[in-house]
Amino acid sequence: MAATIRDVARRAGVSVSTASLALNGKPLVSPKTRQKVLQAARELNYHPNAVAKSLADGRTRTLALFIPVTLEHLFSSAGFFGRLLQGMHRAALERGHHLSLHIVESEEEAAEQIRTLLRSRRADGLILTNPTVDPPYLPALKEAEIPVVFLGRPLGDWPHVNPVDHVDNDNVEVGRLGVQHLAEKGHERIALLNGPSRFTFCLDRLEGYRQGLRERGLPYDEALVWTSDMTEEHAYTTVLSALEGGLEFTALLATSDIQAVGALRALRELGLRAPDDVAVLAVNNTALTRYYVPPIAAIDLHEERLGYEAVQLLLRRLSFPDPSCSNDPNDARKARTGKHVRVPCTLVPRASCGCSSV
Amino acid sequence: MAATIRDVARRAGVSVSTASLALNGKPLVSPKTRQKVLQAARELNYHPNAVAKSLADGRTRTLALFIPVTLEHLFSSAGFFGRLLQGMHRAALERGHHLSLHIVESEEEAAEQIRTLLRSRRADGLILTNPTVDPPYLPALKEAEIPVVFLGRPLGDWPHVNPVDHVDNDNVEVGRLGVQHLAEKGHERIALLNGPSRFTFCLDRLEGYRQGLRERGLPYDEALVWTSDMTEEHAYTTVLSALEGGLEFTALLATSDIQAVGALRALRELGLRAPDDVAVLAVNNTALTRYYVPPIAAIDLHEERLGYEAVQLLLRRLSFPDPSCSNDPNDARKARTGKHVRVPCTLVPRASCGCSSV
DNA sequence: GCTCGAGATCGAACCGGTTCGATCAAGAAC
DNA sequence: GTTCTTGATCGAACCGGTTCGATCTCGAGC
Repeated sequence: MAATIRDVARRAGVSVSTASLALNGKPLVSPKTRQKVLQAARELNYHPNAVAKSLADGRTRTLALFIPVTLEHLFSSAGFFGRLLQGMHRAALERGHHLSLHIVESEEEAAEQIRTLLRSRRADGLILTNPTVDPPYLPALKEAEIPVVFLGRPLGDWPHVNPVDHVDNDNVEVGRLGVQHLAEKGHERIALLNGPSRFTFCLDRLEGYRQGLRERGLPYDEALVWTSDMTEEHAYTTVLSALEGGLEFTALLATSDIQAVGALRALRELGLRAPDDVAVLAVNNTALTRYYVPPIAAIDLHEERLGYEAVQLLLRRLSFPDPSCSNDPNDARKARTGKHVRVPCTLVPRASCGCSSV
Repeated sequence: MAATIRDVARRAGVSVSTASLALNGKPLVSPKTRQKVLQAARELNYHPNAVAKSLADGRTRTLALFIPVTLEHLFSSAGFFGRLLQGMHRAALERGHHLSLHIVESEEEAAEQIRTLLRSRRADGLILTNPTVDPPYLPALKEAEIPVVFLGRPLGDWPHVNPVDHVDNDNVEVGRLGVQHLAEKGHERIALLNGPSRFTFCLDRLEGYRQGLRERGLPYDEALVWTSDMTEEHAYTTVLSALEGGLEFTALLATSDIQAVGALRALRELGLRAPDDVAVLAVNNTALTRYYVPPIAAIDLHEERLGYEAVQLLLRRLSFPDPSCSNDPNDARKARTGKHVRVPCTLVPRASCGCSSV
């Protein structure tokens, strides 16, 4: 069996409490005693039991990550998901924390799992991806008063969960950047293939799209804004039917890699080629955009960074526990306003927008 | 604060031990008492603390999953990774277990993390992906004597870790199936673009490839077997240089989606088209193969099932603890021979092999 | 030489469950 | 009526840490 702290104490000839203090680097032990204890620990190959530690100090050092499968694009977008997790894991590891993974079919299932997770107190904090308006897990969060970080901007005021921290890209900037790039290449009729408006990133990108047009002095034409699910098939049919009337346009900004692929299929079927007839720019720089024929220009969202920042934010919140109990008005104010981290985006030009032959 | 079992006991007017028995459905309590306890628990909104439970019974109900980032293809293969996790999570959830995720840069880092994880006793079992020959984490596993399941066939006898359970596809069959399909369409000169031989699935697929040829009475030509890293770039250069000599062949089996894409780029550059000049078949049915132009026929490995079975296997092993301590020779034998689950594969025909226009 | 205080050490309680051996009550057997 | 058995219940110990308040030691100050 593995050595316990009592074994170490016995061997070092000190009490258990002294051994604990020494092992944790607390200042109250004499150097001599500390050495004895550390030596004994080494000899016994002692390593503290994480579960016992958690029970004693009430911290599991575990962060729970919830991902709804319904976010198809997260899963189908090649590599996106993996890079996200990679960043999260790195941040957690740096601070001695662990990631527990929860993949749910729906937000209802998320609510269910969050509830049982919190009741059994298996996590110190939660990371939730792409919340919709008033998601069903809100009461569970409220009940447990556990720190939460959202990946993506939550919509509305969320009076129950307080404060609301979140990490995302500046999606207005994503839309703006896309339009700017295409406009710079001389395009004046730029279509937007957007996703469902229940996703705040879609709302924001639309806003950025309009802003970009405005800055360029280009008119906003509603007929050029199409909405499809974040699947290849639906993007394909959406673009096909949008173009039935014979619209005039020379550039297309798609809000995901997968939708860009669907759009390209539709264009191809109508005899239109990228970039010659239509310049195409996607959001999400993945294997799909990189290896497509032609390679699809894409806005990189830096998923690894996104995940990293989300965990960092959560850990920071965990270091300032009980914000509502704080008496310092300064602390309270800080705590009350949710923190927000913005991760920059980068445009990767490729053949599909006429930028490069690569 | 949340109610504890002592609160429940007090309210129900019974002892803590009786409350525990009642709550866990143990047979020794009278129906009357059980009702009282359950009622009290309901009224207090009692939910047992998972950490305390773990400390008491020594089971964390956590399974740790290790994924080396170096398995580029897992990450770049669109969706593969997500589906794998999905299956694992489903199996774990069904049995009240949790998944903790560990993404490592190398097997050395894996060894390091496994060691600290096991020392702090944070997991009951491990899932390791694609072990190489004699990986550096072997001593750590041996030291802890913790149940392990491998995703992919481990190479060699692994005298230290006993028994070795693993889950994988029948990769010999994968190779065989690929060749058979292409041969059925009349191809006689079938090239194989394989991955590095440190991966056992590559060894097995090569074996299957040879077997398939043999069954069809086709000669094995070493010049038609190429090896590249599992990246698009390396696959591309490998195929380019392989074809410098002007080889004769009409079909190509690639051992990953990403390599198929690289191969197609090389072929295109040499003026060869799929499927007209060369029929192409890939392993890994992902967004990349599905949405490529032309769509790439692919062998689906059923990742979701792979993940599901891996967790199931691990949980089964956890139900028969201490196999080496068992005195029943029958048990011992069962325990000593590692269990092995094979997940079937399915061929999805698409345009690239000349099967379908979709 | 005695007092005082700071620093080191210790014992015990605690975190929230499970489990084992002892006790107790009730019904069966004689 | 006494003894034996069986099932229900209980108290206490345990899992392996942390932490708090009490005690002990020793040197400084008077």
